[in-house]
Amino acid sequence: MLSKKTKYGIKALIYLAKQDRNVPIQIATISEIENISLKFLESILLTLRKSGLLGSKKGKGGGYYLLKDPKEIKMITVMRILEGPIAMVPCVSLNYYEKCDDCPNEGECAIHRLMIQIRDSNLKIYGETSLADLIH
Amino acid sequence: MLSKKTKYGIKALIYLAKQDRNVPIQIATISEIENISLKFLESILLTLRKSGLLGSKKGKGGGYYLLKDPKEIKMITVMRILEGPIAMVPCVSLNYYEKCDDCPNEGECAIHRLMIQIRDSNLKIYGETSLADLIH
DNA sequence: CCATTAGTCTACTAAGTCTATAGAGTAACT
DNA sequence: AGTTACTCTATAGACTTAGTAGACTAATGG
Repeated sequence: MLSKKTKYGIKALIYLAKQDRNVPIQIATISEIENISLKFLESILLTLRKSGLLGSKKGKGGGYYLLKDPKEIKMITVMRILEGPIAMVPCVSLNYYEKCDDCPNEGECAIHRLMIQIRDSNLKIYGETSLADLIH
Repeated sequence: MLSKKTKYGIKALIYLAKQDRNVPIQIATISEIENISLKFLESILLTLRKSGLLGSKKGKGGGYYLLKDPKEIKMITVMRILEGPIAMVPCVSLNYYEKCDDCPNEGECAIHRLMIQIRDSNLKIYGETSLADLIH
């Protein structure tokens, strides 16, 4: 299941992508329009800022804005930041690889092979889809 | 993430698929060989039996056995029983559809469209892979 | 028909994650 | 100086996951 964090994060990114990139948008605005708890959204946008997707400006006229062109922001990046590894099992994760403690031989593990297929197909979709693609 | 329940369940099914279908295998045997907590495996196999994948026999010489040929058991069936819906969002689930409470218009929801793609590609893989395929 | 074997079923608990909230702090603008 | 708006830490309630305990039931063999 997709977490609300990810869902809200993507909605916020889409909202920002529709705006003029030079004008910061306040958290409260996104919160109201997208129907997301203000405080929850705060922490999500902070995560996205720390990951380099968003920039922020404090004080009056402040808010969040995209740092890159929506075409340059791939969903694979967004998913990894918000949802974590794409792989369903740590032993097939490219970025967070971990050996399964219950699996003696990875090369012979049927689940391993199946989950590599799933990972690759999802990786392809998320890698080919940009934020800009989601808007149209 | 794939739950341990699903992982253990698939391992047990694979183990059973390798055996003679007419000879019941005891839970304890699978538990030891596959390194799975006995009581946990008990409940998993019970689920698989209630879903019609496994048959069981009580008493001496009893145990679990596959009801169908491994070629006939598709991973889509197994995943749905053990892991639940394939879809990452209820609003794109074929079997457990639910409207998102925060989404005013499904047709215009970008997340909806993206998640349909993910669902379909996973559906394809799970639907084309049988238990027999996992063994080889 | 009784002892043994092995699956069935209900209940419970510990740990972890998810969602959300509260509140104090900091930077920027007018 | 005052207001606006992001920053950061801490916390709490609900829910899920993984695993445990124990009593019960059905089948088999002697």
